[in-house]
Amino acid sequence: MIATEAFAPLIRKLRRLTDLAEADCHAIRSLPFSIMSYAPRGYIVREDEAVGYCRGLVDGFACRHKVVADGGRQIVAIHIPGDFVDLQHLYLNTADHNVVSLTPTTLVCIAVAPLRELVRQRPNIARALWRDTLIDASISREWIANIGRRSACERVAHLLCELIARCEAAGLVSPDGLKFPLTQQEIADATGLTPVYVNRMLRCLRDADLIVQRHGSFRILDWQRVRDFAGFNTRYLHQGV
Amino acid sequence: MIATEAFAPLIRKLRRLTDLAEADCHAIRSLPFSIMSYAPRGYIVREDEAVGYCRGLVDGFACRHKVVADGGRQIVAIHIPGDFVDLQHLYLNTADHNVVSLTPTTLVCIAVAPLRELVRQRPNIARALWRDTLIDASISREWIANIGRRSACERVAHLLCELIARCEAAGLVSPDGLKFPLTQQEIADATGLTPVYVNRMLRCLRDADLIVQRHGSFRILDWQRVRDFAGFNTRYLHQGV
DNA sequence: CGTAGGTTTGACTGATCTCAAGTTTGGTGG
DNA sequence: CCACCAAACTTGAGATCAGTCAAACCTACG
Repeated sequence: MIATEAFAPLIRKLRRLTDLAEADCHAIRSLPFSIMSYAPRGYIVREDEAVGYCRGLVDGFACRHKVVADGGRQIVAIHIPGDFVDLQHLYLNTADHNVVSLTPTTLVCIAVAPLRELVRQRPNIARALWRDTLIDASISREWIANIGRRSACERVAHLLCELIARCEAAGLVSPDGLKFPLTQQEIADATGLTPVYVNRMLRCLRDADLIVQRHGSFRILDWQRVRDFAGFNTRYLHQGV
Repeated sequence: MIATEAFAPLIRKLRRLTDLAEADCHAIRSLPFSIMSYAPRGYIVREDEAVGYCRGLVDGFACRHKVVADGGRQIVAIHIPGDFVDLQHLYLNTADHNVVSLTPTTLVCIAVAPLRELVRQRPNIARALWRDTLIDASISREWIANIGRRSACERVAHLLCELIARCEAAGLVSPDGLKFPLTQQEIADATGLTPVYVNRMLRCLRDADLIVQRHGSFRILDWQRVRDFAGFNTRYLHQGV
């Protein structure tokens, strides 16, 4: 895969976050990189591992998760093409959580050293990447509020709202809804619920005519109503510049 | 208040996170700043507000919180002296959550423009601050796992472990335990529980001889046992360099 | 056509919340 | 030093939300 292709989704996202000159984009494309592919449920990073790369998602979906003492799994973030899955390794050298592919994925892998050098040379890129990590953190905070303070049904609806809003911003939503292959188990792991209960909550959202599901794709029927129901507001995604 | 004093806690923390030359510290101390004081429960930042400063906590405790539709409040982070309470405003211009003092607090307030300039001039400072934001994000992820996947009692214990570990690293723990004036209401808001249930969980921790409470100070009797019980591991705090 | 993984449903259990009433604590003014 | 007050803490009883277990049912795919 050539650099233009490999970096395209990342650059597209960064340009949405800040002004990036063509020279900056060129500098990114000139980074040494490698391409990695994973089958679904492949471990991209394991907790406690020393990591000397940062990886960006070119294609497919991935998530970060933590495993607690009793074996329960909590997904702490979900990533779509254009997201970095572990930009934190730019300045943290051991992983504090796992990163796993949800679907077949392709990633660009950049070594930390040249990325640090790039960031030093080009303040605009530093700002773009830093901003990206800050938005990631903002999303984490919203997840804390979602899991801590909303009812099961609202939680599920909020997660779907967020994923659809992010996919839309990234230009990934087809007219017939979001093709997002999340199992109910994964929704449960992301919302702090059990799969059985997620199933009931999805039915409840369907019964209320808030969403439509068909073979792995969700569609929101009336944004305004779903947003109100879930208490969703795009503010925390900081999508504008 | 003079610069040396105002910046001391922040610099102490940053030096724990990375190597910082004396020249770097001096550059920080040369930043234009102002000092702000708040009574307990004073709003330092309000959600949706445009913010052109970053503030660091010199003295006292503060938290960040979000309010959900039904009026419920979720604390998404707790800050101790030496922490920045809103470093995200370096590159995000509107607040996505509130910041509130828990006790009487003193903050250093630095305008974004000179801070960006400093970060551009001094890569070591950029690294230190960036690392700080990354650790903040790591803590948020652990909170997601804590609230999403641990039982009420473990959650409370985990929160106490984290606060004690962080205060210890910052040199704030006196021999007779942590003087940390959190009300049960605040513990509830931070763990996604209700105050009544937090009360019962604290009793349960006391009955199990895991903690001792007296007038607003907590003490952990047997670290090993409490850590095991709460599933607490300092890894996510990235306290080493 | 068989299999595996994912989904759906029902009945039951248990953790956490709610409401409501005390009780303790710390601070303040007389 | 005491009386008082507000805020925080404590406890009990009952309600509810979400979890557990177990079985049946799809659906995609080899």
